[in-house]
Order: sequence, then C-alpha cells, then structure tokens
Amino acid sequence: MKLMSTQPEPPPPGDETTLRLEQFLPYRLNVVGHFASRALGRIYSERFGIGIPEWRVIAQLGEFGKLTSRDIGELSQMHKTKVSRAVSELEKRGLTSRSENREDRREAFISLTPRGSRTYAEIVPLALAFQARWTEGLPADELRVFERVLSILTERGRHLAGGYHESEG
Amino acid sequence: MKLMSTQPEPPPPGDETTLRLEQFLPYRLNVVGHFASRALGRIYSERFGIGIPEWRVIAQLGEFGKLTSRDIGELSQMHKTKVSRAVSELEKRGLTSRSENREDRREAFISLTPRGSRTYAEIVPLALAFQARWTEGLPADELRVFERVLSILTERGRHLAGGYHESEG
DNA sequence: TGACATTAGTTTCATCTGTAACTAGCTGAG
DNA sequence: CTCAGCTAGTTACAGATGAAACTAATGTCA
Repeated sequence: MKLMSTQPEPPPPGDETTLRLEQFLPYRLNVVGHFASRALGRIYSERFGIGIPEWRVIAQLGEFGKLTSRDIGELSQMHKTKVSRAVSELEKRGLTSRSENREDRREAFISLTPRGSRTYAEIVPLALAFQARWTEGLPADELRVFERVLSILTERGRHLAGGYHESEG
Repeated sequence: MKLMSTQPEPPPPGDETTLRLEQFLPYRLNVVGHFASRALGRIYSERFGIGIPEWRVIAQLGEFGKLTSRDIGELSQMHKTKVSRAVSELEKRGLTSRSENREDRREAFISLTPRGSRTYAEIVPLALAFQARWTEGLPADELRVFERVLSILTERGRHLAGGYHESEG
C-alpha cells in the first residue's frame, strides 16, 4: 500500500487529540471477530450449507439437548428474530425438530434430529481443530491471561452495550 | 434463565465430541466485538449522526490527513463498497471533501473539511474515554499480554479468513 | 501504438439484520 | 373470573451489507 498521506505528523503517543484506529480496542476486537466469523462461516457453509446463526443453534442443542428458542437466544447471544429464522431454516433442512410444551403452549422445545446430531458430531471436531490451529504455539499462560481479560471485557461490554442479545460467530 | 435442558451430561472437559460455545474463541471474539460496536455505535449515532463505517473513515483521515478510498479501506479493514458509501455519506454531511488526483484520475483524495476536523476533535476524546473506561482497573501487564495475543490472533485470522478487507468497530 | 489486463470506485441486486408491530398464550391483582 | 399486562415467538419492513457487474482510467507488453 502506497500511502498518499502527508499533512499530520505522527501523533505523539498518549495524547488526547489523536487516536490510532489500529490500536483502538473496539475496532480491533471487531476486526478479529469478523475474521473468525468469515473463516468459520466458510467452513460451515461450504461443508454443511448452514450459516453462523444456524451453527450456534446446533452448538447449543448439542451441548444442552433440548431448549426453547428463548434459551437458545440467551445462551448464544442472538436476537430472538435471528434465532427464530435459524431454527426455521434448520427445521426445513431436517436438522432440528420442535415439540410443543404442554405446560406453556407459547413456547416449544427444539432438539436435534438424528441427522442434526450427526451434523453436530461432524462439525465439532472441525470447529475445535480450527480453534486449535488458530491458537497453536501460543504459550498456555498467555492464553489464560488472554481469556481472562476477554471475559472481563465481554462482561463489561455487555453492560456498556446496554444488555440484550446479539452478535455473530 | 430457567434452562429446559436435561439429556446430555455436562461434557467432560477436553473431549473431542462436545464443544462449549461459551468457551469457543471465535464465538467469544465475535460477541465482544459486537458489544463494542453496539456501545460505540450508539455514541456515534446519538451524538454525531454517523455510523461505524463513517467513524472509521473519519478516524483514518484524522490520523493520516489525506487518503484515497482504497487506502481507507486497507487501513480500516473495510470492504470498498462500504468505504464508498461511508465517504458519500460523509460528503453529503459536509464532513469530508474530495479532490481529484491529476496523476491518476481513477482515484480521488479524501480529506476532512474544517467541520469534519471539528467532529473528529470531538469524537476522539469520547472514544478514548470509552476505551479507558472499558479497560479500567485491568493490570497493565495483563493488558499488554492481551493485546499481544490479540495481534497474533488477528494476523492469523486475516489469513484463515482468506485476506481481503472487512469488518465493523 | 494498440489491445488486453488491472485497478479505483460505483451501482445493482440478493441477502441478512434489527426494530417494531403483531399473534397467541400465560399470570396476577382485584 | 376477568382483564390488563407480560412473555414466546413470528412477521413485516426498512436499512445495512457483500458479491458481482460495471465504468472509467492506467499499465503493460508486443
């Protein structure tokens, strides 16, 4: 990249009037998250014909077995409309099924069909391998610190963002 | 949240057949990135009437002074169509202006108008304060490790995702 | 010089997303 | 019992997004 830039001096570090976007945390977190989604999304769509919201639903059902849409949304940080559409799509493809809750007929339990379970069993190793490859060679203690800080930032972010569900990955 | 779950046992840690989404790195990075975008996006839109792509353009112009759309895209990891639209929007609002490059009439230099510079000067302290508040109280050395690992993951992610620009924050 | 490939940037189009409005069903105060 | 308010989930709508097609200009190679 040949930069056309000229005018401003390289801003002195730590001042209050300039910001280096490439060091700005919200930006960086978004970029890395987007890379993750793109890379994984490609795997999911190429090999299984599903998207990331559908993957999240499958992942939660594989982990917890039987959930309402509401629970899925809360667990996977997705908006209810996104969950609704993902579940419809999965049902259309025969990967999940719905069973009414007789005690509360507003909600329904979603669970994986045998075919859905097979898909889950196929995806999980790929996802884990992807993660392993991504973090390969990083010192375990640094990774632990990273994850700890990430948890804190996520929790604070949840509040700074004003609650509710939503995202992608 | 009252979980409806039952069937599967809590999976033994470190096995290869189950995945805990809430510990899955791509998912986590995406969630935190989304929180960041939402929180910042609210500030930008409420106080300045712009979105995140527009913010990124302003940030780069504030930092580098005069750039082509191509450079902006590369620097801020945005798709060229997103840059194109963001620049149009900013121009419409009088925050940036365009000057043709006589040596290569395909491209144009974008720069902040005086009004754009004022907006930049207003946003930067808010953005920095946001970041400061977000990372407040975290030990400096842990934050350094975090940023170091983040850089590595970002760089690897860029390749895993297969190059190109794109994202949000 | 002249054609073919390449690049900057825009536009078109199909898709995805969230907000808001809506339906259906539950709950609790009176 | 009942009605107002709440919750689960869907749908309609409007805005954002990226891939692909397109325009205009430059580069290249014979």
